[in-house]
Amino acid sequence: MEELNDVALTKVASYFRALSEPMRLRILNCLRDGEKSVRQLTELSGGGQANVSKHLSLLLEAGLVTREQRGTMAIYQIADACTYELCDLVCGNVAKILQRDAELHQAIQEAARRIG
Amino acid sequence: MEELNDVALTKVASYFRALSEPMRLRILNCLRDGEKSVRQLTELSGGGQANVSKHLSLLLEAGLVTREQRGTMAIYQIADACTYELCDLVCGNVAKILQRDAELHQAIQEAARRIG
DNA sequence: ACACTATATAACTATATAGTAATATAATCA
DNA sequence: TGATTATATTACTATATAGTTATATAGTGT
Repeated sequence: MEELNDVALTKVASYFRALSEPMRLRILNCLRDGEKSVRQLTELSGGGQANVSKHLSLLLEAGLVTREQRGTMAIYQIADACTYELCDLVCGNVAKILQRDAELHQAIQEAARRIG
Repeated sequence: MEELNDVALTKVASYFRALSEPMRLRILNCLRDGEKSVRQLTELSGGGQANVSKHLSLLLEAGLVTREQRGTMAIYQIADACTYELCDLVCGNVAKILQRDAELHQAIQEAARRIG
């Protein structure tokens, strides 16, 4: 993020965008313990086959997963374990944000109690 | 990302979505060296005032920046330096992906050369 | 060739949102 | 009060995309 030409910026934004859908995060999470077929991912994620397939295409395009054809099956796996590092970091940040919100909420309620 | 109820998943996805627009990344990058007013951010980012203001609202809502009213001005700053850690991690991943693509591209060209 | 299975794609609807122009809100100062 | 400045918001257009249904593609085994 030091030299910020538009192309690099767009790439980074696309990477984040790939991670910005609950269903895709669910799919990625299903891949934590190893490669899976589309069928397996469809069952595990609880989504429709076409939808899961589309999300996988997007993840593949973004470079987050790899694809291997094995017979009639398409086997997907995480391209880089580092992706989970990222997700976990964000989980930490989200936890912080939720805590900040909770504290704010509490402070507001406290203030309201003193006034009312 | 261990226990994945829908609410947490949606929060994490929202966090990533906040980082998924080039203009917002540009704004965040402008805040690297300290707090800035909307006007400053508008000038630095090269965007329109209304658009920058909307992006800042979204970043504020997502908990990525904080806002402080100072006279007529609104001063924004990064909520958590950890955000840049995230961006830098992604930059690293994007670099890897671009390299993989480049290698693939090269391999394809090499193969094409042998055939043709 | 035919049936079967697995995956991808096309067509569609509904929704979200980026950008813009115009306007509203609010603080400051003459 | 009125003018000025700074920011937020509204209304709008254009675009992207999530999800669904139906269909196409492709490999496997009979």
